Amino acid sequence: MTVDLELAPKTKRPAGRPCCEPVVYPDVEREQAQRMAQVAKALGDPIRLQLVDVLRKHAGKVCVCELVPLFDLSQPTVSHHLKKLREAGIVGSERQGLWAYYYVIPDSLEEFSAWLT
Amino acid sequence: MTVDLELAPKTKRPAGRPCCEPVVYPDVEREQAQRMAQVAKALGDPIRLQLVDVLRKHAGKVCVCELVPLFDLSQPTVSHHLKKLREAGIVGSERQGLWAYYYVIPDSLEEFSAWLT
DNA sequence: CGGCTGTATTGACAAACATCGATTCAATTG
DNA sequence: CAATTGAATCGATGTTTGTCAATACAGCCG
Repeated sequence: MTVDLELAPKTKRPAGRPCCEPVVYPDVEREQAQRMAQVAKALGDPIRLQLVDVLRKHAGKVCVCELVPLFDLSQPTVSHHLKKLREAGIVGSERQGLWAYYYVIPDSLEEFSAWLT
Repeated sequence: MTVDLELAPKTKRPAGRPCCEPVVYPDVEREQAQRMAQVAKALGDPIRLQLVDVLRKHAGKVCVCELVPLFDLSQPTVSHHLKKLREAGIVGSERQGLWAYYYVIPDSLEEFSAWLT
């Protein structure tokens, strides 16, 4: 449960009278919204959503070389999307020699998922 | 459950040998990803996420005149965000005289929410 | 009708984004 | 060491986005 915002009554008011006094929006809610919006934004591209989908279907880590041929995109572009997901805290990566392996960070989606439900 | 993508084994391969053969990505999954990414994109802005949050906390419809003062934004900008949410199918609107009332469309978030869980 | 009022649209603009080709970088192999 | 290879970064380009001021639009009231 978050802070409950009491809004003015939704009854019809006569025109000429101001609609409602300004309401201060709590900052707590705003910070949470920024965190969740960052996650949502990262998922707001079909490619990235599919990347997360594939990574989630595999319990372990997945090599970038397996991800690239799944899409009709250049390798740098896929790398770019993975970076975006990393910056949003949704995935992590690990290098092993020449290969890079990506995985979903377990609880990264939890706050957003809980809010959405 | 969606189509299961069998990826190549994640074992180390000797360099000089190709990493993995190209895999065709099923179109069904792609269309679902596009739908869900559209929803995620619409929620990928703190203002819009807060708008949806406020609308969801109110079972009924909420007047735009009550939404505008919640944010430090001009009225046209709030109107723009509401339009984006409408285009994503997340909210609906209804006019009553001078006032416009917005509400969350009940099942619009369900597919995305289910995938995320 | 004429003026006011809540909302939506338009136009403009800077910032962010998706994409690619070319390049760089690091590690492995011969 | 030299060549190769998988991944990341860079530079460029065209598109989308968030925002506001100004304007348009539609309904209400005197």
